[in-house]
Amino acid sequence: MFELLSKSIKERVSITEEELEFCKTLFLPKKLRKRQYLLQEGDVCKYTSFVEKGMLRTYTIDEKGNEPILQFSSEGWWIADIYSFLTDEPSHYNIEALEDCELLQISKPSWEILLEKIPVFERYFRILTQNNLIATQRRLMGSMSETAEEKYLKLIDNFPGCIQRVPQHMIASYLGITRETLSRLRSQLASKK
Amino acid sequence: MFELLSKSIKERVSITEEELEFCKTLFLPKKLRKRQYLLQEGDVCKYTSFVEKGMLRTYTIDEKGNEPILQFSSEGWWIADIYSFLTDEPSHYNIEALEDCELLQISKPSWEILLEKIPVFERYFRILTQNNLIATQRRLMGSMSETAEEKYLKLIDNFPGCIQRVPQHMIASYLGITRETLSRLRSQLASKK
DNA sequence: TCATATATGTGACATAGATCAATGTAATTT
DNA sequence: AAATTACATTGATCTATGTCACATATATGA
Repeated sequence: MFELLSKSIKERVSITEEELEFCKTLFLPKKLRKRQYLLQEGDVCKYTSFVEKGMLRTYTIDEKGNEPILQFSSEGWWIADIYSFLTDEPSHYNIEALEDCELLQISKPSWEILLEKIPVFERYFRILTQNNLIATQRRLMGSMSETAEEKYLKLIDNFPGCIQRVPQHMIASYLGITRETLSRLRSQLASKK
Repeated sequence: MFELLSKSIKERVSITEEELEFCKTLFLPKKLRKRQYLLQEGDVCKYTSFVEKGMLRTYTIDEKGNEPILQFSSEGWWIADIYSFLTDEPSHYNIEALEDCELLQISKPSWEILLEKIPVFERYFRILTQNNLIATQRRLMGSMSETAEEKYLKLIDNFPGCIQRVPQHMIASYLGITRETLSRLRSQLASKK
């Protein structure tokens, strides 16, 4: 149940077995069926969750009806609206299970206890957040200067698994293009080579 | 000399005066003239820097000759290519002073000492990185779904100072649009109201 | 103070990608 | 197995923004 989480922690910081055991007591397991929501726009994000199994998407809906996707999260990744989680403000994001999921959730009070009692978790979350920031910065720069085709090819490179597990129109929403454009793009690529 | 940095730290974490004094010993002051580079593509980012005075931009140059800007950094902000800083890989970014600047730099070895001797700095950098991530995520979502006009108006809202201090074509590069589009946009807005 | 570089504005035209609409195809649900 | 819903493809057209070219400010440094 905690295999992936333990691995994620041990890969990044040194921690004793007792600390790890204490840490585990702060999490609640949570199962979601496909299409269930972990968070809906307007609600406060009460938990940050670690994905042990399954795949989710974080997205918004804007006035024009676009649904840009901020992120896909599969096994081994954390998921939350950190702004809402940290500030207790209502979230602008939706988080939806794309497959049946098994999560480990930690509430904000428990998270604060964790940081206080085992300060090495400050380091763990600092490292995770840094890596997330680096990836998000890259995506932002790409989103400003790359063509639809370049973005798609890069995604295939970076997350080959994603293409298999996620419906095509969501890939399009992640890339910031329409499903029609992605469909045409793919048939071009297929005929080219 | 350390006014802003001390303020930035004290606002986010609790720290003793001795700790703060020790911290100060790890920084090197650095002055840059307008147009000087703090980092050039291909070099390893050896320092992370705190801006006491002035304004800088972080940008890349892609094959098509675009120069998308990742970020403007003025007083009170940190600046570095964190990927290069953390991995010692050559950077893909350029960091250029847009005004005469006064910085406080910390090298990676000193930064590691800082984190080790005063663990509360893990927390400080975790918080900074989280806030940066939240802002970058918002910009990414906007970049995928907003029009040029929406992006520009939002920027005015979020960084009114920026518009005054930064040439217009760089604002355009930050928004991911051409200088011509921004120029037309502005004259429309001006005539509208 | 001139001379050169840097920055902005505007017109004519091109284009990547969006939009709208229709059709086909696979998955789920009953 | 039929019915419903979700997903993908393809064509015709539209549009926001890019590109290119040139004119005009405005800085800046000798």
